[in-house]
Amino acid sequence: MSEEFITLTFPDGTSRQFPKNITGKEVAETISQGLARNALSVTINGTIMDLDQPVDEDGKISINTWESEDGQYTFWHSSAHLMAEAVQELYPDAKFGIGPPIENGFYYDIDFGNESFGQAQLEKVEKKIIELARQKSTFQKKEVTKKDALSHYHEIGNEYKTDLISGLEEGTITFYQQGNFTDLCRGPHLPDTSPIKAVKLTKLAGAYWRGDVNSKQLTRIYGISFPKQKLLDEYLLQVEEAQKRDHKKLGKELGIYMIDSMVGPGLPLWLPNGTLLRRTLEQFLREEQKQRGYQEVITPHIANLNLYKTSGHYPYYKDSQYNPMEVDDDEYMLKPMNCPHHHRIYSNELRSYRDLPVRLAEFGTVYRYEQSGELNGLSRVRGFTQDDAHIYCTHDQLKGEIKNVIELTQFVFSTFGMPVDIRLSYRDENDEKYGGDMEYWERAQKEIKEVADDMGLEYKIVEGEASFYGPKIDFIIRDAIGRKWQLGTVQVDYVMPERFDLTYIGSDNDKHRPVIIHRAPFGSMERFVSILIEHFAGDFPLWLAPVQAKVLPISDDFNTYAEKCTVKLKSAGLRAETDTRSEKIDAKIRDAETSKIPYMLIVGEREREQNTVSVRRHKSGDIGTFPFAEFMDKMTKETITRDLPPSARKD
RNA sequence: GCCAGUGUAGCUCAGGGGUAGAGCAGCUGUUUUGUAAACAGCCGGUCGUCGGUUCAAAUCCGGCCACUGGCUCCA
Repeated sequence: MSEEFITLTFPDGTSRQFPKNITGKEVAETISQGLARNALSVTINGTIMDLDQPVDEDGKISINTWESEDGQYTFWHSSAHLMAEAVQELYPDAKFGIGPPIENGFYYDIDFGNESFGQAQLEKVEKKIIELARQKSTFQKKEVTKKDALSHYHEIGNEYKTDLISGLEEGTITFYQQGNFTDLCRGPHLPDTSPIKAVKLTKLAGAYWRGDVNSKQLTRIYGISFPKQKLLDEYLLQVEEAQKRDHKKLGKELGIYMIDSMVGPGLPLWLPNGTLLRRTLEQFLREEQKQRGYQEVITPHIANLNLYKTSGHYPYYKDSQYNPMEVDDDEYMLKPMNCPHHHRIYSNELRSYRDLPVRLAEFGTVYRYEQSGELNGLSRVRGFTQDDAHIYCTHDQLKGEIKNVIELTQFVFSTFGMPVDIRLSYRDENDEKYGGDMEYWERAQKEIKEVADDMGLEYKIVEGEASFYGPKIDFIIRDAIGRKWQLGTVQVDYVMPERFDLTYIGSDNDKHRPVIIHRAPFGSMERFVSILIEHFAGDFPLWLAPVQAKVLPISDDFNTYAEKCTVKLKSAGLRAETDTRSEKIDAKIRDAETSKIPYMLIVGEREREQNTVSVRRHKSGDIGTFPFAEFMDKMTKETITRDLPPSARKD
């Protein structure tokens, strides 16, 4: 390496030499004026930096524009500062907490003291932001000592910043200033405020300082900003589109479920259509599990508190369980999980190594006390049904069983056309909440990883995400509009066998401890159905649609033929209805379309004469006339093969 | 639980100190229809709930309940 020159490698793989301490801006200028104009920041060896920061080492460089993630990050980071400046102008007494960029925009946590801050105030701040952005204030970096930084914030009485600075290491601390606003900040920032052309403050929320319930609650203002008004409009449109898929809206329209205040918040009632959908899903999984050697069991909804004391759940999760009730001289509790019941079933007989693995499955309904503010349609409820199963096996069988479970889970999600990301959740070594022997943990974590490697899976390891009794494999699925959901988990458990004194007789005629795998591909039926609704936007695959076909007679004269078709469809196991209302065919079609019925079978003179049906597919329109028997076969086949609807197919 | 917002007919929503309106849905009748809304009439609400202010409250104020978006939490 030369004293005066450094070598920088661009994203396309080309390398060039530059004078040492050249800035990102200058590098951009050597490529094109346009790039230099659009540059927001620069990423050197993975670290995002200001454009005017000198580069003094060899490495990978990318010039960040709005098109790159790092560029957006910089853009939103600066937008957060700009919003803070606007707030400061309007509320000089406001104290600022933290204000980072996030996945879609940015937020800032602000203490407004006793002043109330609501929707009306947001608009004023929005206007102010644009006004300030137009002043084209530069973001200037300042370096100060920790001592000076602390005394600055002591002086203006901002306990949040002093709290933050106290946590920083000794040495230089950086501040950024734009206009009249100075903020403790690591950076980087835009050169100036002018690229920020469109801003929308989207949400107001209470947020505890440092996420601690015992700390003061600050007002969090969420926003998003763009370099063009058009991009903001597009974003807002996209948000609107996502809202159209909202399972709470579609769940109501399609008659899937209801929440009734007299029954209680978070306790969904499954309506006929929803029940059909759920039972179909359950049947699907039940059949798969039967093939894979699971045995189904049923356990009651309450149990003696001692059961959960034995399992260790009770003290850990006391706050999220319903209070125990007194029954005779004992205490009973609504069951918050199924596992202890299954463990007792395992213990019911003496198990030989020849019996293992024992795989006990149950669609088990559990009750958990979720905080009221957390309840959300079907996706977060207080009573829900897990597609639970527990596999009791020997240590030697563990890896094979994990593999089977992963295969089952992958099969399930591929059926719905949902891509899956895999995450291995390990314990955090410094946390004491985890139960059991360290040695077991190490072993389980190692074995999970080995299986994942053997199967050639791509995965991410996350520490501190394990459950209290063992490491997990989490499946994170992506739905049709790219949102991520954590669904099924697979957990290895060396703790419960000890607590419940589970044993089997080995080939050596001695007692041994089995290992348990907990798993639930859907997670909960409620949550999974909510995700399915949003994934398909209510346009379900034929096999899941509550009503698969509606027979629409052109006029009353053809009601008899229509009814005959419906009866035949039903006897073939298909779900069909006839629309005999005295309406025009257009109206019948429209109603069927808005109810998202996959097939509309239109029958009139021609069809009756030739024993055919004229078929219209939801969202696709007329697909032609078929002999009735042939079309019935087509529907049956599509149901059995679980085809995705045309709207969800990738090809 | 906390912060912000919302609550008017089955649904979507307008109105707003003098006691309530539309469209759709539903019902009845007419219409008998060929690929996304036939026509007419009728029915339908203690304006979430309880309390306060007022001659008068759905409207203003407060408590509560529910819902929405966040925060915290999530076996």
